[in-house]
Amino acid sequence: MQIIAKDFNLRHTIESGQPLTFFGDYSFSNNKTFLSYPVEYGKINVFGEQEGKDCILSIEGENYSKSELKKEIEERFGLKDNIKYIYKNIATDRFMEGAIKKFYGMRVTKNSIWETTLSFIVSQFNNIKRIRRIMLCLVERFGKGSFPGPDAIAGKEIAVCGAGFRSKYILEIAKLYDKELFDSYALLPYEDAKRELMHYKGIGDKVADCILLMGYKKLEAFPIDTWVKRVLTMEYGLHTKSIKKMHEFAKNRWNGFAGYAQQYIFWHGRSYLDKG
DNA sequence: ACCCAGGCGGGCG
DNA sequence: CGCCCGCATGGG
Repeated sequence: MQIIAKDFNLRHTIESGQPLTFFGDYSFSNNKTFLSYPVEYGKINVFGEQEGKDCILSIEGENYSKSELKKEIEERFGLKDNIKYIYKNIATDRFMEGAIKKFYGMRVTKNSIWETTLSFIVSQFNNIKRIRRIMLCLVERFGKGSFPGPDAIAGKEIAVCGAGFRSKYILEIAKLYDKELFDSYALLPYEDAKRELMHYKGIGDKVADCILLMGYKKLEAFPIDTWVKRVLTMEYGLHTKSIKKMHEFAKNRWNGFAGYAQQYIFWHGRSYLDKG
């Protein structure tokens, strides 16, 4: 099946440190991108051919009807997000304009709530390469090629995947995870959903915001990590160590699209403050 | 050898 | 509330 996705860049989207980068297989060459990611039953393969601002997607997925597959892709990659409207609302300074120009078409993805929860518990105090290695191990060892559900992980000997101190958080959330309950958080306002998530060990302020942004697709969520802190200080002149003040700043400046702003701050800031 | 990583929990003042 | 520390392990 084919979809022509306007103002969408598959490569930027999957390279930008979002869950698909953690557990999907991908490769790039020139303007072509390939991605294969595990779903509950089997895999979905996506071929993307970039033509300027647009991307021609060819998609394969066993056990999916054509309409189901289309819906999965549109939701997973945020193709229904009104990206031009979002850009218009957040591109109010040079830094953000530059970030959008450089990574035009990068979307905030929406992965399953469980995938996102597990991914970002693994992400804490960690680096992207190792996050990926750990996630791939969990998928291979416990998911048999598909993404492992909570039951496939709970009570298992997961130390082999090298998650270190995060293993105890993984095992606990796998044991406690109640799909209906977590699904119901989607109905709560952002602040309330965040408070609920933070009751679980291993989910703090930043991980909760990541889950809310990339699992629940609550676009007002603003995950604050080391890179975001650096950019807020160096580019936005916000000299504070208070996470609370940073959230207030983001809310006032980007309002309901702080999550999109954050994804561009994170990825652009990381690539140019770091060196690459 | 050394420092850092898309932080968090727990303890303290 | 703010601050400080330890944390498992691998990448650079």
